[in-house]
Amino acid sequence: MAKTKLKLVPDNLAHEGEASCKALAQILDRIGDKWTIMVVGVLSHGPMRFNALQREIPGVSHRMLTMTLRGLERDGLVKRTAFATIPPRVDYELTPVGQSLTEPLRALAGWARGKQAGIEAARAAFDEGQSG
Amino acid sequence: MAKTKLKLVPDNLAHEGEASCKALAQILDRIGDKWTIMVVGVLSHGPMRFNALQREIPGVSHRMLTMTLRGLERDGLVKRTAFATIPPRVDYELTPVGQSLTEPLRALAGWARGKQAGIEAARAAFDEGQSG
DNA sequence: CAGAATCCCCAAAGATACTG
DNA sequence: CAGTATCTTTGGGGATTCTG
Repeated sequence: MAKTKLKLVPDNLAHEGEASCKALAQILDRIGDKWTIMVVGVLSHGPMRFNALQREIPGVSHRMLTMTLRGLERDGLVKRTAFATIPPRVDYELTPVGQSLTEPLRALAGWARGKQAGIEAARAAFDEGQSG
Repeated sequence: MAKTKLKLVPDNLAHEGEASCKALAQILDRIGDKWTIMVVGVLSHGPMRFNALQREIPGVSHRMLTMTLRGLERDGLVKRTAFATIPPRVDYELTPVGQSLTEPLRALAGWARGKQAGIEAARAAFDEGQSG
């Protein structure tokens, strides 16, 4: 910020340091698995019980939901609240940090929506060129 | 957009439609793998040859780099240019669409950098509570 | 109802070797 | 130098069972 000179190239990852690249890789490692963003997406609606979550996320196994929630809880993105009732009841909700993640995620989702038609077209064209 | 009423809740994934969630899941499927963001990150510096890419990305195998580049090329995020020389030379570069992806990615990287200390602390605290 | 433990399978990805 | 094919290994993740 010492220079007042305008940048000549568009903002891109090149201007992020090594650390940002590492950080990005790590967060993608965390949320890039099969179920995490689904859980975050559903929990962004509000707190929810384990079984309700499982119903909301088609195809997730009991085991994988447990593991996904553990991972998110471990990183402080999700808060787990157990009620010592019978039968047991456990609520999961996003922490403020977890909530804050939804913002960059929305940016990414917006990009995806904007570009997906073009991407699908490119894909079709590419596949066409391969087989035809 | 028919209402002029201010929204009462923070922007989060809950307000994205089903389509956005799907789109987000798909883009994460594409970039959430082990090597894709590394390639995008390196290519955001400018065009680069295959071998140079491999040197820039520690640990990537010949095979995986090829497959990653194919996937990106297929989706129109990367442009491949082959020169019919001997020995052969192939340049890879981000397309405008590929470049545009770096913007939401930077947002995510920024989030990651901002939160990573807290996340690591949460993780340590969680692990402490488990074993100790 | 929620979670832990066990078993098992298959797809992702590394290593290697061959080709243009 | 770049790309493809084959073989092998690994671990992510599903199904199931048991417990509090």
